[in-house]
Amino acid sequence: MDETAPQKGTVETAPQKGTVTQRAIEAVKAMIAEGRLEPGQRLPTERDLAARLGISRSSMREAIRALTVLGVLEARHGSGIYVTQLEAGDLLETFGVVADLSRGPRLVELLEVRRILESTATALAAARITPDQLAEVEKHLTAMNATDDPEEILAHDLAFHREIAAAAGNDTMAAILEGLSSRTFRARVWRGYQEEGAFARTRREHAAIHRALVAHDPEAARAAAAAHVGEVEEWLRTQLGG
Amino acid sequence: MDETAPQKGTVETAPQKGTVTQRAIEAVKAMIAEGRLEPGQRLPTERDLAARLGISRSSMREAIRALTVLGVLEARHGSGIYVTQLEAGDLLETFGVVADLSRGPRLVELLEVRRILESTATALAAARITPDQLAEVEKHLTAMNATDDPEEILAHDLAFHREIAAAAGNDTMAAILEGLSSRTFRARVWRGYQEEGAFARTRREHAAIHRALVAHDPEAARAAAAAHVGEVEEWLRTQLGG
DNA sequence: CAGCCGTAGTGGTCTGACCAACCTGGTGAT
DNA sequence: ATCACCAGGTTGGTCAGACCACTACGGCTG
Repeated sequence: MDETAPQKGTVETAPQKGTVTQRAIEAVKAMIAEGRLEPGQRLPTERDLAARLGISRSSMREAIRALTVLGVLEARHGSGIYVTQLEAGDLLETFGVVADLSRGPRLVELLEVRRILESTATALAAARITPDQLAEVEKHLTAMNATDDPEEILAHDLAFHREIAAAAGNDTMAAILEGLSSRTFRARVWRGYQEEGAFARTRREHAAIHRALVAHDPEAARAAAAAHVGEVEEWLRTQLGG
Repeated sequence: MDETAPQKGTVETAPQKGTVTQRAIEAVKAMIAEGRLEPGQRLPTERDLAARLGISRSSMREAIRALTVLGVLEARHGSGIYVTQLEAGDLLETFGVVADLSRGPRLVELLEVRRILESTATALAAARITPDQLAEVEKHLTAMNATDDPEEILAHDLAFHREIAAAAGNDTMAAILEGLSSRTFRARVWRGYQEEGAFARTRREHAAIHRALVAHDPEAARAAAAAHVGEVEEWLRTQLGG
């Protein structure tokens, strides 16, 4: 009657594969993918889940933590664990990590991706932007040109592009661009770029983008945005390759 | 000399902010971002790190697990914890999760992003592809047309596009596209799409892409790729909106 | 009826133990 | 001298149980 033997006990749980925690992660992901867990819904207790999967609470917590960082789950102290809304913003938040930890040639690649997406997003925005959205864009444009504080300029610059991306109507694309322009990422690149007195050029490029948006001219918007990002891209390329 | 007191011992560690684990995650990320940890380098022991940050091993493990899932760290049982190469593929693996957990309108948005990136990547590939790479592409193209097994077709289809993305010369873009075409993602969409006898059309579109690559014609390649993805995109759109 | 407060429930953290895989270095046979 | 083997230490993986911190719910009080 000694069931202490290293046998597989847990009913019909999947066979051993990788670490226990990994299995737990897959299990929860599967529950969500199969619709057994809806966005916003509350999960069972950590203790419950652990027992249900036949693992310890520690291991289950690691799985939950991982899914939390991925933006799939959200743990509220004292209340419970919930599935996020699984919107683009939730899941793509981790995209910023890529930008933060990339260096050298990879930064150029990221800027290339951003140029492609940003130019398309700006073109779409030119066609679809509403007066309200346009006003919001202009707000940041003027604010950006009215101050000398680099921090503030950067903030408004980010907001400027964010509003445009939002106006493009594709939340997923906007979320990706958000990650590609994460605060730390731009701060690192911008620092050097702006030190070369690129403020005037940046201002001119922003004006061109704005003009295209007002004119609802997608092609002009695409070109202006591509040139804008391309300038930084080229500068960075020379900084590296010599 | 009794440092056993429950005091903040660790030199000048940041004050309390969020959960302990979260702080640990940030600490490791910072170490990497600041270059104190190089790609491929081995980290101190779990026990060491925990002691160094003044937290328990459990909490430190959660942090490590989270960074492992993000593709930043890699734990080798019995050996130690290492920083990954921090290449595009490592960090963007989590992108697949987004595709796996997205449904409804978000799937269309993802396909739209893919269309934008894939068309550009194919255009770049047309300009740069080498004979060797082209041969590889053709291998999968013919293999795809030579079988009836949907599983095999899907596998070669994925490889077909993967080779093209690789030929574009931007690893980051290739990694993102890889995530956007993850196995489970395409399986879900394809199932329905191909049931409508879209095989012939798909074959024709692949042929067009191949022709453009052979001719080193970027514009034709861009158009062909955009149309290819756009077809699926349109079909999915009608499936949802009615 | 409104507001306070206590208590049960839940996530957050810690401790300490043991298991399993890896790696190093020594030992012995060839 | 060389190489195969194996024994022990190091390190990640897992487990168990305890306590703390916060939330939410419901009864009690004014």
